[in-house]
Amino acid sequence: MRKPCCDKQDTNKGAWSKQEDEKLINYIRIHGEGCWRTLPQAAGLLRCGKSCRLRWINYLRPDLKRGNFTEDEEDLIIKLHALLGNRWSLIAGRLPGRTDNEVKNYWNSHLRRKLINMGIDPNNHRLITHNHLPRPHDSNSGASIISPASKVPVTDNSNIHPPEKSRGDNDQVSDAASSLEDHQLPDLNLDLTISVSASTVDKVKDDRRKSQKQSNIIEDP
DNA sequence: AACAATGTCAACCGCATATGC
DNA sequence: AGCATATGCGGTTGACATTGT
Repeated sequence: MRKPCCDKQDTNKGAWSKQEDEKLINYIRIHGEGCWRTLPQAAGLLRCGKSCRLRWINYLRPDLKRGNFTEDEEDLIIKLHALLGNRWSLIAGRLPGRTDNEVKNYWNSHLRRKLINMGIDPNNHRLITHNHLPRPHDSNSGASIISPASKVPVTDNSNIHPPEKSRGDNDQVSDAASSLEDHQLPDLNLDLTISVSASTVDKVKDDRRKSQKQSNIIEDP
């Protein structure tokens, strides 16, 4: 049995106080990132290492770009999601100053709905067929039509891929990407070269290759 | 003004993967 | 090679804010 990442009895939970933030910032300023397990004690924080890491990465890092997402960023997230699926850290890696948590939250609260309103299934970026469209008076139509990404997508081929939860495999990626390959959307410009640098596109392609390779290894050991 | 419904986002949890021994 | 531990990731939760009735 795995040991818990920290002694839960002695750790604070919930929102961070200003003092805690300052302690964490000061410690990392002096000692740098890393060694999250020992950091809380060294920094005098009653938090677990994971919590410190999350706080730093998602909120305290000096290079974070806070505030609203620009249209370009929105566009890029949608395109990258079509390519990569729910791999938020990879997507965030292409958006300077944005974190995976931020991108994920923004996707779930804004972009998913935006795509649904455009008649696009946010899970696979296909056009929602007529019988899948939300009913006008259905109050939580979004949730009822589109299942969360981790669950079985409500698509015609949903029974082909079992709702297997395994990291490193490529269900989301291959599903979303393959669906795009044979089902181009007229209003979803997937030419990443327009708003994304060539190196970024190369990196995305490279990641996809790696993912493909990895899933092949898993499927065919 | 009061309450309910809904939206947003920071933080937590559990698992997978990476790394070191 | 196999185990133990640390780190990273994605899904989910819950508190707070906002909007509607």
